[in-house]
Amino acid sequence: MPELPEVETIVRELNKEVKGRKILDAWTDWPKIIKLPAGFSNFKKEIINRIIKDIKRRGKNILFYLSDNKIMLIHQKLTGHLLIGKWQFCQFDKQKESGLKGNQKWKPEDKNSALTDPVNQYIHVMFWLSGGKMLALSDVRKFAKIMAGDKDKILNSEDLKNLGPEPLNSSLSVEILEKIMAQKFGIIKEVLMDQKNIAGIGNIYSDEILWEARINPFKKANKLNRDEIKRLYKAIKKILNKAIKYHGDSISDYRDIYGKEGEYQNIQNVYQREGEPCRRCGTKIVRFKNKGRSGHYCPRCQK
DNA sequence: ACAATATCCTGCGAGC
DNA sequence: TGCTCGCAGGATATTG
Repeated sequence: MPELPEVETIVRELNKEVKGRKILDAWTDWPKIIKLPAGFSNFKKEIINRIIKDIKRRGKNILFYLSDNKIMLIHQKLTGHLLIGKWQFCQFDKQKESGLKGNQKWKPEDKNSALTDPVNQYIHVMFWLSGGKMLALSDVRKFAKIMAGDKDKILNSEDLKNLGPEPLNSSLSVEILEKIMAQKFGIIKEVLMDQKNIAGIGNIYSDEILWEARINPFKKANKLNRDEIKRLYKAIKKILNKAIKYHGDSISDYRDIYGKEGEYQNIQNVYQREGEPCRRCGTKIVRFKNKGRSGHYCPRCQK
């Protein structure tokens, strides 16, 4: 489940691998992933024969800036993986090649290939690029989302327009954070994860940030005092920057575009550490449920 | 205005 | 062995 640090890692790698390349062709076996424009052939018209000028991140969204003022947006949601590789046929061709019928799905031998191999049974969208490269979207649960269109249209779409400030640049200051929190009645854990408030933070990093800031996840956002806001602000910057340094968190199924794991799972303080000792005070980490989401915290340091 | 719930999907592991 | 069930959780749509 990529959050800001994972998406940032992917975007940096994409800038090395696909910037300057032309999109030659695209393929899908699950057109529902494409939200805009309607119809895969229309989608292809927006991107084919256009050059990838730049790749940027906004929250958890990946933005491919294309020639002719077009943008392709990809959101990987829970299980989406962008994988880079050499030109290959898609798994549909593999299926034909091996003589399998429609209901017999071709599967690669390696069980891990959904996370690492640009040709596997979970690839639902593929892009053939100039220079013999291929970019594939693997997505077990088919939640990923892709949109393409005129730059202004995409930048003004609900998906981007409603996002809160980017936490790692100057668009988030202590004052802005204080303002955001002052008008939120929900618990801080939820408020942090709501993309309308701050962009890019999900379940893993909200847990980690609150532990770092020594704030109880159930505390109401508007009840945070000035000192807590400051700690929260520092923790957001520190944890997200550190996680980028560690190339993301692969406790679950996150991989980069080469299929490689991040390292942050090795230094996590609370997420999925239920029952293990808090690294600050030794108290057992507690797992809780809120609105069907799990969270983790230290009941002693996060009062 | 807000909160709780359902929806999209599939794999995995627990329990019977 | 094989089934059902709950869980995973990002974001949006819908109902209360």
